[in-house]
Amino acid sequence: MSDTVRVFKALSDGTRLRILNILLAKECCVCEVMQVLGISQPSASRHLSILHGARLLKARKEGIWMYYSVDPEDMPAYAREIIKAVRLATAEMPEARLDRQKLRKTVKQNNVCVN
Amino acid sequence: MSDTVRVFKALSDGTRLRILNILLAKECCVCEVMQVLGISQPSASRHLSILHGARLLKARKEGIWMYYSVDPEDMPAYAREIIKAVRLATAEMPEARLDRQKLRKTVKQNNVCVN
DNA sequence: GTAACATATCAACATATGTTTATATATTAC
DNA sequence: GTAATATATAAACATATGTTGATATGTTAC
Repeated sequence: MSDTVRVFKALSDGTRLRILNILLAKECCVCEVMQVLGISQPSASRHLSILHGARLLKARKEGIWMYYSVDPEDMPAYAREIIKAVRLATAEMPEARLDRQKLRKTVKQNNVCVN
Repeated sequence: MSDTVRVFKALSDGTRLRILNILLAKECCVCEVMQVLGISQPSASRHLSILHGARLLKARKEGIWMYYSVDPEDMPAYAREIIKAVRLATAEMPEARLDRQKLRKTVKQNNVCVN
């Protein structure tokens, strides 16, 4: 499968667009993603790994936490255009808006992710 | 399914990226698409209908022929960014390059598509 | 009317994808 | 060492998607 097809496949899922939406706001660990989106841990982990496999995400380990983030600078030109498109598209999506709101309320208390 | 997901799904297939690539060069009828790409008629028709369903293509009937084309002006802003991305990505793809070459050689003789 | 060409659609099949549940691995605190 | 938390992976299942071959519809020329 070509890199380009892999990127489009990675984005052709509503859950993954929601994930990219919050990661465009800030770097998150898996437990933040699952809590903000209200999905199971294996589901969050799997979707993140698909986005990472398409090289749309950077991954960074810190202690127990795996942090994922979006870094357009580190992408080919066509992928940067696609990220622009995702920003424009998710800006209008009601569900994505709510996710961003919920993300602002999610914090770590005593080093444990809670809402 | 959201419009955005539908658009990314439409693009997450190698054959459909090749189709978009030649349609970005010029408006084509179904028989031109199938001949340039070397795919079956049902396959060309189906892929074109998926791209059209995602509103990435305009369709126009002229006699027996259905002509399909890309019109970025007639798309939401995020879709225009995606079209830019497709242009950048297919510019580098060897297969897409060959398709564009073959497209230039494909003409209608006596109103019949031939190579 | 028939013949030839263009297109769309359907049925059948194989493959791919997403979800759920359970399990394995890794890190930290004790 | 044990316990608690975070993450990844695998198995099982249902759904979605792409391909192929056959068929139906539509247009044009005769």
